[in-house]
Amino acid sequence: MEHTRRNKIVDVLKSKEFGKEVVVKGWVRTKRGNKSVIFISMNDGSAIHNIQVVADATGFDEDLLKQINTGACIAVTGTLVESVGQGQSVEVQAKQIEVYGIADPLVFPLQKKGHSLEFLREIAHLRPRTNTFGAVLRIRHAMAFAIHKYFNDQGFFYIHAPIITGSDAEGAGAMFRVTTLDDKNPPLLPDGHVDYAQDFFGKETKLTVSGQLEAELAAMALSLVYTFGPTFRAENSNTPRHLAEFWMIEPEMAFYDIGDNMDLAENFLKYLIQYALDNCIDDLEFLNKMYDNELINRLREVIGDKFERLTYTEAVDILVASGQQWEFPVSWGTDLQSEHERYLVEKHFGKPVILTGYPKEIKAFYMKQNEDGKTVRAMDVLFPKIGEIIGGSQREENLEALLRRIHEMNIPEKDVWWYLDTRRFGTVPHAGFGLGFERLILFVTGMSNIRDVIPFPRTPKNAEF
RNA sequence: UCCUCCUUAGCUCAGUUGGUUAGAGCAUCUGACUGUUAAUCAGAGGGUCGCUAGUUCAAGUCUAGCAGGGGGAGCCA
Repeated sequence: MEHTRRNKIVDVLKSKEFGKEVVVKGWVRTKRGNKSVIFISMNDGSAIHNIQVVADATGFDEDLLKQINTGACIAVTGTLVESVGQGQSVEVQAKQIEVYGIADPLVFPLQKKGHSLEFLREIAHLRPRTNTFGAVLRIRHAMAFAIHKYFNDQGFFYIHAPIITGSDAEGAGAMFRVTTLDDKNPPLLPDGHVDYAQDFFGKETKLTVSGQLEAELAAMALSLVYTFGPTFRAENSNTPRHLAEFWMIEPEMAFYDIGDNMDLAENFLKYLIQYALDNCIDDLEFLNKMYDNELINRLREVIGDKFERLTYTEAVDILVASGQQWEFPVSWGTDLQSEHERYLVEKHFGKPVILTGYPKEIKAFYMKQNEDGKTVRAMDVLFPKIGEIIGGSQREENLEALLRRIHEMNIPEKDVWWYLDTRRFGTVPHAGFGLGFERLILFVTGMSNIRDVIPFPRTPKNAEF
């Protein structure tokens, strides 16, 4: 019973009850001192800050003190006292120390000195014990919680879209196959292709690339819904902004048009950033100091400004008139490149931008066509440093128009019969968008590589841990 | 996938026009020190220079291939 009692370090650091007995448990960050007095900094993940434990060296067994190295897990029972030293206001005067687990300093890879983020990726199983990943993981948690809170408060319902899908029509990228067939000797059809009728599901199945289509089905009953789950892309993308496995938030709203959709996206993002500032300021200040001196300023600026809204056509005009030399030339009908998006967000407007009215040729089949016959009601939210953080659209609710696009893009009708049914029975104008969770975390933490904002990144050639 | 750069001690990095026994800081170990703040001071140990082949009297250094990683680009969230 004694062993289960514990005071969280985050609470002890705030406490003013000097003289009271406390029990702190956690992992040793540093130990320093001399023959007579030992200082141990320990952290239990409850906060970025460590608690300092002071131990009278003569009062403890020498072998016990030798086991207290960086990385060891210990429990300390002691008295909360006002600190004599400069670096902290409270500390624990140790009466009893128990070592739960040693960390042999000859082989334990983490040191009290800083490590490169690249090195830490190779020891992703231990990197949560660093200040940086502790901060990132706490912020990641806070953002996941805030997402659910926001939508719950707004009357949205959380829908669990399937991870395994038989639908191949989402068009969002290459997919991973899911199969239980014998990889050395799969059943074959007479034409030499694999006979998926004999597979687990009786058909070919993949990991989902998006929960959007399923979210649309739910929105046609519950009006306001969202998904929040893992999605998978088998693209050979090697960039600091892409993962093969990432989490996506996809709200879908019946009775919303593209304007309502933009309003929601802007309000939602600002809420999340404000939530981080209100609830994670210690972690943000650490990241601001160590990685990105502009981080907190940038978060405040994004909240303070109204996002700039303009059409693709207006954006192309601005880019053409800018006189900039582009690596990829700009003209109406081509997709905007990173350099163009960066120019609009970081140079021309100096704040987040929402672009709408893209040419239909460069967007997905389900997007609502405008009356001009050339553009669709798509919207991309572009953020400084990140680029596209949200992609969304008003959906095509008209059955004939949707069928026309499906045929133009050679999507087999039989693959999406269930989706088309929603346009046959009680169709309604509706809209939605997708927010890449890790891109949000990149923006909020100021980290620059997406592999450092997810516990175990999945990228081409890397599925360790 | 394309372009480009990188790979030297446990970590972070130096290493000159190719030339004896490959260096530093931190970490580790030993010792000193009665309040430290990534403690400090003194000493010690620690390296198949990513792998393979080649050029050369001589390769950490030059060349090629391969592997891993970073940055940029494309695909997108």
